[in-house]
Amino acid sequence: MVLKRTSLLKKNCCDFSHELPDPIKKDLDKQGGIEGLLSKIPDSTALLDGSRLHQALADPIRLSILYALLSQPLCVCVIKGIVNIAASKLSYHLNILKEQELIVGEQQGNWIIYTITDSGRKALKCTERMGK
Amino acid sequence: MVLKRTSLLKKNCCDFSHELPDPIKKDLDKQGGIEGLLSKIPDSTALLDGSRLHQALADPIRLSILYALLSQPLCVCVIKGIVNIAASKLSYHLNILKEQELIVGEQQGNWIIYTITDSGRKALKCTERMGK
DNA sequence: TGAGTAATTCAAATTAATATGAAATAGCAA
DNA sequence: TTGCTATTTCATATTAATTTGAATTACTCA
Repeated sequence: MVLKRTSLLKKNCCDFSHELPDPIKKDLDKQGGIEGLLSKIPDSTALLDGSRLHQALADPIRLSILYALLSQPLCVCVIKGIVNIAASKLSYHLNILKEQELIVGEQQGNWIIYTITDSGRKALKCTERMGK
Repeated sequence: MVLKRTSLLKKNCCDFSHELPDPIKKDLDKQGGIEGLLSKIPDSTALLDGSRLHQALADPIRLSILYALLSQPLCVCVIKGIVNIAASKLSYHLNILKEQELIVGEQQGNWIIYTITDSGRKALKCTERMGK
């Protein structure tokens, strides 16, 4: 019984020993099999961090905010004039950019001035480089 | 009546003439005002393209697929063994990567072999660069 | 203090992304 | 043809992201 279950598992899940395209199989052996490949993939924390960063950049409104701040620091009311959306909506998007440290906000009297960070600049460069 | 509405609009929406932080106002003038800033922001098509690319990368499963393919081309069944998810779910994610041309798939006999593209490699490099 | 402006927060509604399992397609080999 | 494996597609369910407008906070100035 136990033996049967084991062989079943193999067949269903990860039995690559029998049939695999030949070149794939050879390369895979060179890499140290599945284990070898797995060892080259960043750990789940790094993957999650990376995906969250991309998620923050995955919106045209947020990208345009970053581009605006690339020219100069701006208070919220001017950004609002540029992207032309409701204040609360803008706050939502600013917050997402802030969480990923792509921008920072500093209160100055009645206003909050947002500035793009080095990460933010890097992110925009990458966005452009990737696009080609 | 009409005049009243106009001044109301100004007050609510975009009247930056009276009160703005001084340094912001000066910089803004140098840039050519709101118009000047707007002209430096990519058009909405470019923003949308950029955001879609980031969206495709905004998932740890998809990132790990890309990293696996960075080592070598792989058939779906091996990728499945690596990321350890249901076949239909994997198909869904492969399709998103394919749509953004981060990977390509080629049928070879019974299998479909996925390969990372130059865009895919570039995207991973950017992901790492941004992370620091 | 109170009024006014700037910006954020909150809860609810809407929309989009992801996950799931069953059914379908495509190729291969007997 | 039939059966088998690999992969995708489809409909549906679930979860997550975004939007909306009202209420709130924070600051300034008289």
